[in-house]
Amino acid sequence: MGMGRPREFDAEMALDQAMEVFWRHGYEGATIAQLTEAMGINPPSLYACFGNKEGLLKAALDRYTKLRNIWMEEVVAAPTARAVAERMLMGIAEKQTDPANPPGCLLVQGGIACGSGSENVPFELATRRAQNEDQLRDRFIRAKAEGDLKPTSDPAALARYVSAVSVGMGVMASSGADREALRQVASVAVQAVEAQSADKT
Amino acid sequence: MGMGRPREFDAEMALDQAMEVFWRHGYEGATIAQLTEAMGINPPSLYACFGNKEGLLKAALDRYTKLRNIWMEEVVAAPTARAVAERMLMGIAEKQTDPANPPGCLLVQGGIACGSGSENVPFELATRRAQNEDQLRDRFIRAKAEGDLKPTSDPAALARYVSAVSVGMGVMASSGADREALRQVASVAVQAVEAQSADKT
DNA sequence: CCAGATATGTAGTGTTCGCTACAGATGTGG
DNA sequence: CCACATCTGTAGCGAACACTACATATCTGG
Repeated sequence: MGMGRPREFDAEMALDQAMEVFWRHGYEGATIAQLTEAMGINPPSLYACFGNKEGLLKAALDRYTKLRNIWMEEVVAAPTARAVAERMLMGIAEKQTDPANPPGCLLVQGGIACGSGSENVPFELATRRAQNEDQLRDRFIRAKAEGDLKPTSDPAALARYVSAVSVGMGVMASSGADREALRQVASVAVQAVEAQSADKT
Repeated sequence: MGMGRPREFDAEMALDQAMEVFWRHGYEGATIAQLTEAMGINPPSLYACFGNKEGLLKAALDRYTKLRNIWMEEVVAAPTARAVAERMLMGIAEKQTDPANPPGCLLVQGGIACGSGSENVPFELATRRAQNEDQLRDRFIRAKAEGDLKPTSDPAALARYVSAVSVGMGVMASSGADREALRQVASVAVQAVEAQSADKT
């Protein structure tokens, strides 16, 4: 009937450490030994709390997307489609080269391709990237309805485009591109959205 | 003094099979058992011919980039910067959804993040992606000199941009995006290059 | 036909992987 | 203070990993 011995570590802090290991080494490249060491716990504590390695990844992804969604709210709150794209892509240039985190994006670094027992890891990442794309698409649909985007524009295609550029920037960041290089990419990319914006008269 | 027993398999055909396994599962996700089975040989033959797993990957990358460079020659032969971007991105939409190959790009799927013994695998991939970017940059420098791109344009930034979009499209393809979706992304992306092109008079 | 050289198939090697049994520690409810 | 529930650390489990020793087979040069 008792509630048992309480856990001695903070689950969210431990998750943050695990997140960084997955971010840096990918799902398959991260070992339980590395994860437990970074989290400051032993394997049984990890398994009692998160089930298994994949459960830990999902928990880390949940935390990552939760933080990211807060930021996405600010992004789609920008007044125009062009401003949305600019705020998003410039923000990504910042975040993906923030020395406080591993470079790139966990939703890409986590594992684009995996071995035979982990086929659903890439799927998990893709699902969460798609959520981001959906948010953008909804915002661009609104922009079109408001006359901010041209009547001939395709909001879904624009959203896919911005999402693709984001991913590409993430890969660039993970392979050493600096902030200025990412900013340049973002700057060029915004022009395509601008080309789909209605003329200011 | 004799030349010994000749090898009974075709190295290039075997490489093509290995390339596909790396492409689909990534470097760390691909096992020697999978590779040898796909190549139709046994481990000792693999190690005699390619040294080790990483040597096999490099050989596969060499073959991949060799084929890809032939195509890139055609891309940069397009008459204008806009045509270069369009030919490249539309071609990528085709190639990365070609059912004859795994989806996406080997230079991304191969391994963006790796474990502790394989840190230089992501570096190898990044190096080869950079070569592609260099080809584009040189072409855009020429386009600017020819007056095809605006005097204010930044050829290096444009090349980085097209390269980033290509990578993003690859990740999209690997997570199930169909050819039409990629074409839409390419179509939007080209508009940014168009915005940097000199006006036709 | 023989000697040296290289490739092949079988059958492993040692290591590391994700994961867990178990015993002791630390909490709660009665 | 006791029964019970949960967490923690040690130590190690079976499986899969990259890789290889070794005997055999197949070639060339003489």
